[in-house]
Amino acid sequence: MSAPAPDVIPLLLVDDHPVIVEGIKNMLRPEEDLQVIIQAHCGTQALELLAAHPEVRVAILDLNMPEMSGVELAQAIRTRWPQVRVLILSMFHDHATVADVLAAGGSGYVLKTASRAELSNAIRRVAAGHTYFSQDVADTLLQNLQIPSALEARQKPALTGREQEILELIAREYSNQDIAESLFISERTVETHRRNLFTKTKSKSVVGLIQYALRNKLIS
Amino acid sequence: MSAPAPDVIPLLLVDDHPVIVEGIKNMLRPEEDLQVIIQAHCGTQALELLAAHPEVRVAILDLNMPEMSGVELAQAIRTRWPQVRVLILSMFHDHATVADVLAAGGSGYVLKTASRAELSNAIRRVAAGHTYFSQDVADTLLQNLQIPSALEARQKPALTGREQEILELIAREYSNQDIAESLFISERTVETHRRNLFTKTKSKSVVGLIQYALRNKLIS
DNA sequence: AACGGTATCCGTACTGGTACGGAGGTGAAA
DNA sequence: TTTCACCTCCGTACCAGTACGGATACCGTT
Repeated sequence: MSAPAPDVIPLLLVDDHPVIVEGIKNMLRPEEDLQVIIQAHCGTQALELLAAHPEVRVAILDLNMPEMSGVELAQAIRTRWPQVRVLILSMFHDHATVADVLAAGGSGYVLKTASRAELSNAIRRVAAGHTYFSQDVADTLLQNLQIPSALEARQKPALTGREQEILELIAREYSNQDIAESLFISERTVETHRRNLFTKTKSKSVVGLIQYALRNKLIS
Repeated sequence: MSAPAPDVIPLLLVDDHPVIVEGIKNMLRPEEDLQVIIQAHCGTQALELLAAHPEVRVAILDLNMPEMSGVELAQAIRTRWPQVRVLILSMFHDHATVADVLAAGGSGYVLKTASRAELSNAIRRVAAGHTYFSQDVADTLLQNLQIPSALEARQKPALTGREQEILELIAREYSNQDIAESLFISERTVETHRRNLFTKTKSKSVVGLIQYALRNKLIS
């Protein structure tokens, strides 16, 4: 087998529907720099073939497959061949799934309604180390990112300045004594602030306090 | 003043550069359903005018303004007029800023390089309660979302199953005793697991432990 | 002038977590 | 089989944090 030209992106295509595999191959045929060099109909087969063809740059995966889901497959690929970029090709896009794909190390998520231009653009971006998400996909994701932050902005029970200072130091694992010394106040005062923090954040212990603080981005 | 037709979206436009204000107005003139009914050159003025014109549906804000930043203004608007959607129009898009905009309750983020079609599309989407982010903006944001998750998958020092269980209960503010009872084990055992967790996460107290857990998405 | 909020301080009593240093049993891998 | 990782358990001692119930002082608003 001859080595692929350097400017060609070798692709792995995984989908359990032969029709779709053929469809995508046909779609990509005019794009000379994108070559599907292996295709598989399930995760196991994909992993086997990948072992024999590590030169693959981008793996295009269907999400809904029997036996092994696209997410699991993505995870497996990213673990064993970190240089292979994963592009998910799917029919639907709910928030949880897209988040899973991201967590599994996927670099892109394209809907099956995508045009030839969008698909090839996505492949090239992903191959170049960037990310690509179809407009709709990015939207659902960002929408779910935004709602909670918009809500929590409203109900913030406003810690006082001093309380925030104390909170920050607690978060840095300072003991009450440390805090007292740092701020030149008595340990009692620190304890009082601490108690007030618990009350205001309705938490029973530092545990809840830290969670509250992280959620509200009062600390990092 | 006559009430605007029901299918018209009344806009507020805020930018400290008159040239840009005019430019955008011109750009939107052909779009009959999008009408800039107020314009302001700073945040204070914007808030004053908004008080007199609460019918505004979408506020288009520049990000870099003297005296009050676009983010602060967005926050102020979302707090006082929650029904007004905020669309940020900006020259640049770094991750931190976009995240700030989201946190401030912004519904969209469009670059000033956007075409008439993109801008008006963005406004309509935002007015309809959706979100809109220019492709590039969404990309930077998502890229910063993805990288850490891909990295942390590698170096996870692997807490044992039991340790994870314990960790979850600690995070729920269970005391050692509570945990012992829940898992039908001795309090001593819980203490040991706890110690091992501290060691493994290199934290001195629950504080660090919880932060570790949240960061690594072991809990939430 | 009276009030509410914030920040500061104190003592006492108790409990829960922490440090330390042990030990035995299991199951899977070498 | 031996080794190792994991889960399990124990005691002792100590200290940090917690609950409670006070107190004073400053500041801005009413």
